[in-house]
Amino acid sequence: MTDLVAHLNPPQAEAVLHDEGPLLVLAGAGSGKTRVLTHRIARLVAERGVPPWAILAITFTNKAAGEMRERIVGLIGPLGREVWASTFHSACVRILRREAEAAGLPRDFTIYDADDQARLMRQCLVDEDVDPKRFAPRAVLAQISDAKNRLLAPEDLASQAGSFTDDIVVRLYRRYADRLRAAGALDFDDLLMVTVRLLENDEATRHRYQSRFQHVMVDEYQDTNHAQYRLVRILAAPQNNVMAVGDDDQGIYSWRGADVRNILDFERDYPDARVVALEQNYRSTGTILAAANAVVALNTGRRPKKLWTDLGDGEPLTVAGFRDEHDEARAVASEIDRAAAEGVRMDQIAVFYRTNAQSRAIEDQLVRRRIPYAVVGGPRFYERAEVRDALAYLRAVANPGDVIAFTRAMGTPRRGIGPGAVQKLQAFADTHRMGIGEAPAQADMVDGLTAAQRRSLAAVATLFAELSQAARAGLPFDQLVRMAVDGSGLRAMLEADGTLEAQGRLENLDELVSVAAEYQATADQPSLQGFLDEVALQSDGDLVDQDTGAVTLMTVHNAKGLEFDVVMMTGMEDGTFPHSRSDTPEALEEERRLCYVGMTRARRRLGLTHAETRGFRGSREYRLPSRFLAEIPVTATRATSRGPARRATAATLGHRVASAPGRTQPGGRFDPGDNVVHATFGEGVVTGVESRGSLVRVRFANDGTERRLMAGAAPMRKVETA
DNA sequence: ATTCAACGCTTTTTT
DNA sequence: AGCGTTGAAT
Repeated sequence: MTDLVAHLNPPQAEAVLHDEGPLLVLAGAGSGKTRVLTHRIARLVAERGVPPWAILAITFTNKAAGEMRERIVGLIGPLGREVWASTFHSACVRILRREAEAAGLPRDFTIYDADDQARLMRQCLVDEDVDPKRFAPRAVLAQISDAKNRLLAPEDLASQAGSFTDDIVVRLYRRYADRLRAAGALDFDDLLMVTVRLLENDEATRHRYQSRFQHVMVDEYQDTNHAQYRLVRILAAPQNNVMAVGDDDQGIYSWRGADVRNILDFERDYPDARVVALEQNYRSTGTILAAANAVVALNTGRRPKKLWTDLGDGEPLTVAGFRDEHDEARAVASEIDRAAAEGVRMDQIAVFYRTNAQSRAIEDQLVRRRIPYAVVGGPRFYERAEVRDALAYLRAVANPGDVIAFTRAMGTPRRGIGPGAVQKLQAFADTHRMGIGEAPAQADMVDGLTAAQRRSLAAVATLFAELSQAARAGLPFDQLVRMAVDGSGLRAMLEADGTLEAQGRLENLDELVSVAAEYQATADQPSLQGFLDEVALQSDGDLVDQDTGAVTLMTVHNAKGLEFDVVMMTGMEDGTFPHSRSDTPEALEEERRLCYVGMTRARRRLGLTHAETRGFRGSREYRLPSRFLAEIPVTATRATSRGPARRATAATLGHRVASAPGRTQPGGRFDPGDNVVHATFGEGVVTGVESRGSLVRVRFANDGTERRLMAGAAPMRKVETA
C-alpha cells in the first residue's frame, strides 16, 4: 500500500486526511482536485475501513466517473470498482430503477431527452390550444425545467404565478406532466426531482440510502442546482459526511439551474465544515494564469483567491485579429502545424469556441490541411435522426406506452401511418388500457383505418413481436439493433436513396450496431432498458478521447475539466464571446467565468483570435474584439498577425483597447463624415448628428439606406479607414 | 390522409 | 443555414 499523502502539498494532504464531517475543498483550476478526491476515497477504504460501496462520488460526466473509479482501483485494487461513482443523473436512474415501485413508476420507465421533450410539448400546446408561435416549445420547457430544478410542481408554480403568461405555462406544465406519466417517461429534470421526492416522502427508502451512503462527495459543486443540492443534503444526513469540491470562478451552468450560492453558502449549510483551499496550480504557466486571473478578477461576489504556480512564466499569449472566420481558421491551422512541428502532439492541442456552429469554418480548413481532428459535441451521435429512428423501434418495444418513440417509428420509413392513424391507435389504446405500442397487433379492431394501413400495421406488429421476443430471449444487442434496422425497412430506405448523405447515415447505423456490441460486452448486467438508459444519459464529455492523435475541437463548456498543452480560443468577439444573449450583468459575469475556464485549460501556450466579420445565419455580421481581450494585461500578450491574415492586428487591437471595456463607444463621439462600422448594418458614413450628439444619422454602404441610431447604444464604432 | 415544396424564424452553452 | 410549420398536390 503506497503512502497516500506522499506526493501531496499541505492543503491537499489536509483534505485527504479529513475523516468525518463536512468538508469543502475550494479547488482552483488545475490544483489537483481529482487527485484529492481519489486519494481521499482510497484512504477511507484502505485505511479507515469504509466499504467502497458506501461511498457515493458524484462527477460531472460518466467518463469522469469511470476515470475516477480506475484511479481508485490503481491506488487500492479491484475493491475500488465498488465505489458508486457516477453523475447525478445516472445515480438517480440507478436508484429509481431499483425503487420504481416505491417511487410510483413503471419498472420500464423511459428517459426523454430534449428532442423527445420538445415533441411531447408540441402535443401539449395542441391540447391546450396554445399558439406555438407565441409560446415556443423550447422556451416553455426551459421554464418548466427551471421549476423542476427548484423542485416545484405545477401547483407550486401556480401559487406563484400571476400574469397571463405564467398561467399558460402552469397549464402546459400540468399537461406535460400528465403526458409524461401517460407515456411512462421521465425527462432529465424528473430524474432528480422524483428521486428527491421519493427520498423525502418515503422514510423507509430514505433510511436505507442514508445508511448505505456513509460518505457523499460531489465534484464541480459550483454547478449543482437546487434539486441536486437537496439530494446531497438528504443522502449525506444525518452524519453529514459530505465533501464538496468546486470553484466559484468556474460556475458556467446557471442557465440550467446551477446556483453558485450552493458553494458560497456551504459553511452556512454545514456549520462545522472544514474548508480547505487548493491554490497551487500545477497546470499552466505563470503568464497564462496571470492573464486568466486578471479577467476573472473583474467579477464581483466571488471568493477572493490567489492561484499561483511555480512553473515559470512561459511564453506570452498571442492575440490576433482576422478579416473573417475563414482567415481565422487558416491561422488556427497554421498554429497547429507550427506547434506540431515543434513536437507538440496533435492530441495535446485544442481549439475552443463559444458555439458549436463555429466549428464548421475550422473543420473546413483542418480537412484541407489534412490535420486530424475530432469534434466533441455538436450534433451528437445519438441525436442523429437515423440513430434516433432505429432506437425508436427498440424504445417502443421496451415501453409500449412511449408515444413519442412509437410515433417516430411509424413515421420512418414512410409506411402510410401518419398523425391521423396514430391518433386513432392512441384512442384505441386508451379505451382498452394498453400501451400504444400494443395497438398495431389489434389493428383490425381499430376504427377508421384504411385497408392499406391495416396491412402496414400488421407488419409493424410482427416486427414488434419479433423484437420483443428476441430481447426476452437474450439475443445480443448488436443483433437486436440490426434486427430493428433491417426489419423496419430503415436500411432498405437508405440504400434505395443512394446519395452520399444516405451512405453516411448507413454508416451511423452500423456504428450504432457496434456501440450495442460494445455495451453487450462491457455491461455488468446487459438489458435493453440498461442500453437505452446509457444512450440517454451519454454526454458529450463522455466521448472525449485524449489519446487519438487528433486535435480536439469543442465548445468552451465542453472543455471543463480538461487540459491541453496548446489551446486556441477562437471567436473572441463581442456578441460571439461574450454571447450577445448574455446581456445582463450576471450573464456577463458567467461569460467571463467561461472565458476563465477556457484560458485555464492551457498548459503552455494560449492563443486568442477574433474575426472582424462572421457569417451568421446566412448573412455576414461585423464584430468587435471581445471585451475579454481588453481585460488581459498587455504584459501577458504578444499581438501577432500570422499567415494569410495581414489585415487586422495592431491597428485593430489599438481600437479594441481604446473601446474597452464597453460594448460600444460612449455617445457624443460621432461627427458628420466619420466612417463607422455597425454590427449588423456594416460600414457606413455619418451624415448627421441630432439631439446634441446622442442620435446619429448614418448612411450604410451595404444597402444605401440611412438610419438614425442612438450614439450611446448602437453596436457601432468609428473606423479610421483610408 | 399523406406527402411534398415553399416560407419564416431562430438555441448559446447541456445532463 | 437549417428546421418546422404552412399550404397545395397526390
